[in-house]
Amino acid sequence: MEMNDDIKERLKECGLKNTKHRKAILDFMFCSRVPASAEQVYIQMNGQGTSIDLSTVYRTLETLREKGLLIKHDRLNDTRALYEYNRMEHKHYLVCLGCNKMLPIKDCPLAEYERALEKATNFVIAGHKLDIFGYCAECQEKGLQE
Amino acid sequence: MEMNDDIKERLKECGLKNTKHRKAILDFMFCSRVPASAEQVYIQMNGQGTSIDLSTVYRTLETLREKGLLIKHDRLNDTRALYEYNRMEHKHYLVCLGCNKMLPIKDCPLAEYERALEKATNFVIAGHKLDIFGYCAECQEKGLQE
DNA sequence: ATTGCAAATGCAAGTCATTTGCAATATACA
DNA sequence: TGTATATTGCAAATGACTTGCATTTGCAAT
Repeated sequence: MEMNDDIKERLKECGLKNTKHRKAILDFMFCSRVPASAEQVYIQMNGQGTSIDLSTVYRTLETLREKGLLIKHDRLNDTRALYEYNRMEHKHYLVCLGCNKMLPIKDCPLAEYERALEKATNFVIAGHKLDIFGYCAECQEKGLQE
Repeated sequence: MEMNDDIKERLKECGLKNTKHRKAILDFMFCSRVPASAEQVYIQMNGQGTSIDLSTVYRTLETLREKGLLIKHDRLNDTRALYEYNRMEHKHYLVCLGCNKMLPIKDCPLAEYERALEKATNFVIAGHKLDIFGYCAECQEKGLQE
């Protein structure tokens, strides 16, 4: 498969051994359109026949993050971190306060604002982090928005 | 003291008993110009002669947050949460990556953007968190922006 | 001032996500 | 194929916080 070869190649580039666990996790992360927790990855792996220990999942996610293949989100609300395949895109997230689901948002309303801010403050701006919180449609139905 | 009476009044308004622990913690938070962790509060209390258990610190901070007297920051980098006296201001921070200085920014460029986002996503938006990173004038001079 | 009782506290034990030590195993490359 | 080294599973540890429960305290009604 093309994607698998690509994944394999990316591991090699990073100086990582191509193990079935790593390949399976990176594959899954690549295909997942929303960030996933270590436990979700663990359940997915064991569900799809790739037997793996939870600690290995944690170690693998961290290794892949170190190499820049994944992005780690330390959640502000929930207690557990989420990981996501790094597609090298600048984006923000709409975070549901009910179920902690993260919805990536592609467009960014801040580019012009940053330029104005640079002039006003003498900072050289290197980047920003924006999370928007709210309640998704399902949680609104469940009455979770209190 | 005026401030103490004010603090006492605020506790009463919230239906909270005026205990020496709560008063001491709220006092400290009011005076502190930077957010503090539970452990920092614990050390401060016991250092100033207000003997208190760590679990009580946690419970107190959470109670005060529930009542809106404090703001909780789940820091992105550190593992522990920080609390800060709620002065009822919406603000963002320009954070210097060289010296960690935080410059508060009063204006917020996101109100209109949020309204558009609500329509586009069916989320009910409750708030947002924006930090902008860069290098301040002094750190630029020091060549710290790598 | 005294009392009654819910709220607040201390202490110890419990959670829960994540990390780590170590022995067993798998991989890359000679 | 052999072997040095990276990776894994398992169990135990960590660290920030939370909770159960018996005791104490604040405060409102006597």
